[in-house]
Amino acid sequence: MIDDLDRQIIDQLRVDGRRSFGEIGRSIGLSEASVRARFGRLQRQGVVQVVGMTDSVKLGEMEVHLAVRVHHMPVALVARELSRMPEVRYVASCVGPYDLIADVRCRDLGHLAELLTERVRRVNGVAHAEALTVLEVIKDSYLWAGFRELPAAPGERIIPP
Amino acid sequence: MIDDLDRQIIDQLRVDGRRSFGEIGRSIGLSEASVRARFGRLQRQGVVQVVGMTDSVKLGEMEVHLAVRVHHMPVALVARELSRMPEVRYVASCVGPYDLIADVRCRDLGHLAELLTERVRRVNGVAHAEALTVLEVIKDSYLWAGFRELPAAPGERIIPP
DNA sequence: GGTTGATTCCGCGAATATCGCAGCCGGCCG
DNA sequence: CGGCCGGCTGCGATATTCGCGGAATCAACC
Repeated sequence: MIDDLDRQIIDQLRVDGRRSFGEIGRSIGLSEASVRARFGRLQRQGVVQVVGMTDSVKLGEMEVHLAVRVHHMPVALVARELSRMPEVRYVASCVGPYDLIADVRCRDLGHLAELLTERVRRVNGVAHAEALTVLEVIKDSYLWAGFRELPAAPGERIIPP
Repeated sequence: MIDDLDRQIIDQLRVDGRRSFGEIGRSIGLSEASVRARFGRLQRQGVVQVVGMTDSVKLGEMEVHLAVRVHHMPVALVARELSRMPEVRYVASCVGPYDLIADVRCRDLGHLAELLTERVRRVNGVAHAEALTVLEVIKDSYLWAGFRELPAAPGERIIPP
């Protein structure tokens, strides 16, 4: 289904999603057309997707990770409810000290407060929600092979003080 | 530092990271060269990054979220240490009941066990690491935080019940 | 007013990349 | 054997990227 060539293509796209198919093909011994065809197939299957990822802190947004405990209610239902909220970027059911994980992005503290107290904590079944507010993103890489040095790149200030 | 044009460029790249600069420029009234220059700047600043993202379930991997408490050691140092590990996909310092968050992807349970016991929990300063193993990803949206009203949500993957 | 420097934008030609298609090849099966 | 299928390649037409120089804008300053 997914062979080693596919994996090599994905590896390269993880490092740089805009790398040309020709260049990828040259480096793994495949023609541009083949790489293109394989990428198309992988994309159609939902295995890989090339997207722009942003650093929320540098954009002045708040990134908050929620760990949720669910009582007296199916976890899947609560998950579905949380998924409906546009600020919620990621929801997963888990095994561990919490039942659900949700990643959230908000404009500011007021927005976050409204979301948590007015909406998340009022969802039926949410017994407890632990919030971890992100101060700084040290690494955000989807590499599995792991080249690509740290994205830190301090030096250019983004958000005016 | 980041103006509305930048945001519009990022918006489009979030949906499709391979969209051509010319097409983006045409849709927001900017030349290809300007879009290219802006994207280059945003990328250098670490605001945005175009990468290939994979579906861990479809690849048969494990996804685990770690919440870490740090004692007797600067959080930044521990974060740097964790960032070095290729399995660690995401690291952020936090305010809340834990000091660090790390997202991890492993091939299988054995790989995860080795990572946690042999490497993560032996990092100097790691006092406690809570692990949440993902059972099912209910939502994983790469789209620009949805609270900025965007039409619909292409590029969003919501696993149906 | 004029000058300088910094920034941002555009247009342009050359080099590349993408796209669709026709054709080739090896495996597979009746 | 002969036909078929999936995957690969080569190729020409079109589109995109890239690096440049130059124009417009703005602010600071003499």
